[in-house]
Amino acid sequence: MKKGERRKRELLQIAYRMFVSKGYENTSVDEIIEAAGIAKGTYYYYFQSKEQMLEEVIGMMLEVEAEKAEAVLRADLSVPEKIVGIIASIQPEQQERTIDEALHRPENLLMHDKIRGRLFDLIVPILSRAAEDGVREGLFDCDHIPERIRMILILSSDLFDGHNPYTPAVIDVFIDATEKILGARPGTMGFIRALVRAPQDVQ
Amino acid sequence: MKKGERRKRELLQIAYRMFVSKGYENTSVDEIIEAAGIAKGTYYYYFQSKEQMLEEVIGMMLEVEAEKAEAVLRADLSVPEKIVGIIASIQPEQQERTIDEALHRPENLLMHDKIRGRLFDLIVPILSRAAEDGVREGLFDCDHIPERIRMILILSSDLFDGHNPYTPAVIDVFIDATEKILGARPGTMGFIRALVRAPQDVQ
DNA sequence: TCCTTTTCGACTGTCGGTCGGTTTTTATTG
DNA sequence: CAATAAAAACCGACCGACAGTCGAAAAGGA
Repeated sequence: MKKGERRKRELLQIAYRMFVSKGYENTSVDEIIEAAGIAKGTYYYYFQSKEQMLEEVIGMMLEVEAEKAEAVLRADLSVPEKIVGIIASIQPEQQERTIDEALHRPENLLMHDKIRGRLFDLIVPILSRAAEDGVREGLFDCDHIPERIRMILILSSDLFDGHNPYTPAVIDVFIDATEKILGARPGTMGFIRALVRAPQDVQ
Repeated sequence: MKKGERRKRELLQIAYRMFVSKGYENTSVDEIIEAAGIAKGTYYYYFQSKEQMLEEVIGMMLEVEAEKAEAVLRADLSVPEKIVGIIASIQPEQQERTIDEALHRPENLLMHDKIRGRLFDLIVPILSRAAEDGVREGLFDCDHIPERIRMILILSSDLFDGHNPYTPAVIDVFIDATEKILGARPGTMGFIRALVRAPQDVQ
């Protein structure tokens, strides 16, 4: 019962690295089992299919980020600081920049989409709790917070996902839209600029 | 020189029907050539790859919708009517409902994504021109219209794309967000409700 | 006739997934 | 502490489906 768990984790780790570096579609099961030094049968003893393995790899990735985001929520910070922190916590680390890059390659659409969906389900409740604090403090003024948070995330993931460059106008309009969606005073969400600019600068 | 063009169109038509009914990923080149009664080599005489064929099929689909949308723009209608008309014109026809259905199946992510991108590039300028009329009439009050229109389209395509059911709250918030993004008075965009409800009712 | 366009279909390589059987571990007894 | 039965882990040859290739053969026009 112990050995199986370890092996499975090992396989997930190997696959994770390969999916990130070469892309999900471009990584064959044969390559995974060769890297792991196991036979085809063993692979399918642990995973029902390649796609089901992808789900588990994604789950593993998101576990870490969820933990970080919740830690930020619990910390003693202002509402804007929390929002910045939560969003930053789900951004790929410096050394994991390749993940992000890989995800935007067309051959990884499926993986990208799955991660996106699960990341949203994970992060919407957390960000919503921060936003609710914002409403209590009078920073924001709106109802249906989770729905609004989700919309903001949809917009940002589409606008700032790297594969189409965004103009300053897009950033301005996005900040304006964010403030209005949440019922905040103009300028309140200006801190978004720092979040959105950062990845672009590296390039 | 004539025969080739005709054959190519015929193949695109056949593929279009099959992609729509069975999905792009689930339609094999072998099935297409069997339906067309041609050999493998002939297929690859006309198309460099299956994916390149998909591009052409999509192009064919969008030509029709672009024409309809521009006709609405030229028509003598009020700004809200034009917006409704343009959006309606890119919505799948009654008898083509299966397209929409097919597009949302996970196996058609690639096709869905490609259509989405190209549809946006096509429809954003057209809708923007309608919105500019709206600004001139005092109905809307904002700058950077194309960017704002694009954001609204991003939101609607994500929220109302069928695979996740939307609550009344989502519709309310979307309408509210739309009005605020365009700087319209509350209630101005209430007509969206009809557009968004319709597909759901049929089901 | 000669040249171009169009058509053919056998073939290739890769891939995800299956299957029957073998080895290793673990739990259970005498 | 063996002996053994049952369960867990592992193996790799094999399969069918698939996108794409290629050299050669018709068809058509000048």
